Order: sequence, then structure tokens, then C-alpha cells
Amino acid sequence: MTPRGPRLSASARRAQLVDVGRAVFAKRGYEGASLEEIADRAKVSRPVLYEHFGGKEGLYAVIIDREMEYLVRRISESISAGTPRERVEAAALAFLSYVKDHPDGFAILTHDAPVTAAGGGMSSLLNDLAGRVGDVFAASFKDAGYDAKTAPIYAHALIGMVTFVGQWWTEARKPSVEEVAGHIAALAWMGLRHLPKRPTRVAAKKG
Amino acid sequence: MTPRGPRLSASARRAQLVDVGRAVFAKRGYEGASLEEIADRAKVSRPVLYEHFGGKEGLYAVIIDREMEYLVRRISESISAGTPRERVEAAALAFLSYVKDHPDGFAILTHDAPVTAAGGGMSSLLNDLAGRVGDVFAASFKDAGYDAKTAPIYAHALIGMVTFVGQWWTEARKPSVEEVAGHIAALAWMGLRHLPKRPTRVAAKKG
DNA sequence: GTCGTAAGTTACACGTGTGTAGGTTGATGT
DNA sequence: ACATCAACCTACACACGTGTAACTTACGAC
Repeated sequence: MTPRGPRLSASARRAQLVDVGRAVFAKRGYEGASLEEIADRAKVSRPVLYEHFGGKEGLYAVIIDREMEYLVRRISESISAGTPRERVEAAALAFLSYVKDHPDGFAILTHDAPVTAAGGGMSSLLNDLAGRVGDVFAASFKDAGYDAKTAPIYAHALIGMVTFVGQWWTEARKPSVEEVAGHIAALAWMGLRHLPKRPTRVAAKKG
Repeated sequence: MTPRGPRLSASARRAQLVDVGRAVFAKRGYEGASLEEIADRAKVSRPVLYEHFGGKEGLYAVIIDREMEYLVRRISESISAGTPRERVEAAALAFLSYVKDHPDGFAILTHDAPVTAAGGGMSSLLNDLAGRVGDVFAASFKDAGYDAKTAPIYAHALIGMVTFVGQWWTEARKPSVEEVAGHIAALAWMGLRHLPKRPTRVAAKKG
């Protein structure tokens, strides 16, 4: 039934299980995924998973951690130099390239973490990312005479932009990531550039 | 153990179960939720759920459908009149007000649907919404001399903006929805207003 | 070659969740 | 009062998934 594969070293098996696990979690979501499927795909029996990761949450935590670390590094490198305008575009391109090259990891990061884990709401990475962007914005806002308190709004808006566009692109695959990155970077840049000092409501709603 | 509540009419029970189910699905996600918990909260035994909705997916489908219909109606009404600029802001405000008034429904719509259902990727509502916005954009783009093929990018970017900001606001709750709507509407409007005819990459990446 | 140990297995106990069969209760009209 | 029908319940059969205990197999050192 389940033809067992070759015997691997501990570290090699660990690496393989992380890969397989990422694929399964991406496809089924955390709750929907089963260690049974992961073990089967890896041509291994279930106890091996407990041996290496202690259980479902352990494996998931390792996968999440690696994926976050990888994405953050990739973006950090891409924005290490250049004008602000260039950095915005580089960040967008780095993010979308990640979406293209690692669709499974992206899927996991955008899906919800297990409810039991601390953090409550959504995947913590995107929030962390937004937090960092927000800090950068807050500094720039203060220099430019804007209200620094509103920085988180724009930070989350930008993260949401690229995330949702990335999700769409995963299915559409139509314009190249380079082109898409150019568009959303332009949208974000121009939007921020021409922001009124204190955006007040244009129309008052009656009722 | 489970003190049974009063006897209700079929339609009243149905309505109650939809309400309770929405709360539970919002808290646990589709896979994580159990009919057992829903039945318990409703002071009813499980078979009642099967009687009314045929099963887990049936109940979920009803909840999703109602929630989508409600949100679309709310947004549609809000953008029925005014200048384009006003409509953008009204749409943002309508969306964020929905987030504020119906956090459970919003949570469900942003979470993933059951994998078995057709549609594959993410919650279909947000995609549908983006599709409609994209159509509107495509028309405007053509009139203004922009490439209509890029309209979906901007449509999804805007939906992603408000969605992610909405998710953040659910936890932050700091600036009022009116103020937040003003900010993201300004960002979106100014960004679109000052878009270059053909956004090309500003910096070429080496390596 | 044989011996030790890391790698891997089979088998079981347990909990939880789904879906259904068949019986029970209570309101409502006459 | 009592028949009737909708509303509701108890009890079961079943599948699946987790986690653990006890046993087996292959590789490498000497």
C-alpha cells in the first residue's frame, strides 16, 4: 500500500518533511492538513513526524518560521539601496517575486495560523511587516508635516495591496511580476506623494 | 448537561442557527468549527442542524450567501450617487462600517472557504467585488487613455487595501472608521489621479 | 562478520466529529 | 379531550486523526 522509500539521515529527512509539509499545509490549510498525508507523501510512517517535530504544531511552527525568515531577508536585501522611489518598487517586486517563486509558502503565510497559537487574528508575519513599514512611515511623516499617528493606516494599506494583488496574480499569471510591481509601486508612490496634509472627508453622509 | 431551550418555529430556529453558526465559523474557521459547538450554543441537539441545512457545508453556504448579499447591497447603496471622488470615499466607508458592525461576517469572508468547494483559491466574494471594480476601471481607463488590461491590478490593489486595513482596524480600533476611510480613499484617489500613462520600471535590477 | 545505534515500523488506545434511525414531546385545531 | 404533525431528542455506527509503546531493520565502525 505505502511503499516505503529509501532510508535518510536525520537532517535530510527533516528537510524533506519540511518541504512536503509546506506543500500539504498550503493545499489543505492548517486544520485541514493531516500528518497522515504528509507522512504518506514522504514515504514514511507517521511516528517519524513526531520524532522530528513533536507533533503537528511543531512542524507547522518550523515551516512558518523558515518561510518568514526567508521572505524578510529577501525583501530587506532588495531595498538596501536606491532612492525612496526605487525602494518602493524594489520591495513590491521582491514580494511579488516571492509569490511567484514560492506559491506554497505564500499561501501558508496568508492563511490563518492555528487558533490555539498566540497572536489572535491573522498571520503574524504580514502584521510584523506592516509594523515595520509603519515605523518608517511615521518618521517620514513627521519630517514632512503629516500626522504620524496615521502612518499605520498607510502601512497596512500598502501591505494589503501587494498581498491581495499577489493572491490574484497566483491565479491570473497574466502580466509579468515586473510589470505588476511597476503598477502597484506607481499607485502607492503617487498616492503617498500627493497626499493632502490632513485628509478630511469630502462628502458628509446624511442619515 | 445541555439544558435545552424553548421550542422555536422552523424559520425562527433557522435564523438563530445562522446567527450562531456565523459566530462559531468566525471564531474557529470552517475546518475548526464543529456542528456540535453550534448546536450546543443554540441549546439544540445536532440533528436539528442536519434537518435545516443538510450538514456543515449547507449551513456554511447559507451563511456565506447571506453575508455576501448584505455587503454588496450595502456598498451598492453607498455609491449610488455623487462625484467619482465621493463614491470612492463612500465605498471605503461602507466597507469599513461593515467591518465595524459585522466583525464576524467580515472574518468569515476574509477566511478561506472549504477546499472542497469550487473556486479554488480565496474567498470568492472579494474576488467578485474586485472583478466588478475592475470592469468599472477598465471603462474609465480606456476613456482616459490608459491600458485597460491593467485595470484588474488596480482593482485588486484597492480591494486588498481596504480589506487589510479593515483587518487591522478590527484589532486597533483607534481612529474612527470615518477617518480611516478618508485616509485610504485619499491614498487611492491620489494614486489613481496621478498615475503615469504607462508605468515603467524606474530602476532596473542587476544580477 | 558482528555489534551498536540511528532510522523506521506496526499496532493500539483514545478522542472528536459526522451523519442517520427511530423514538418522544408539545402545541394547535376541533 | 384527543388526534395530528411539526419540532426535537437519544442513541448508535462509522470514519478519521492524533499521539505513544514496543518491536524491527539497516548502516557503519572496528
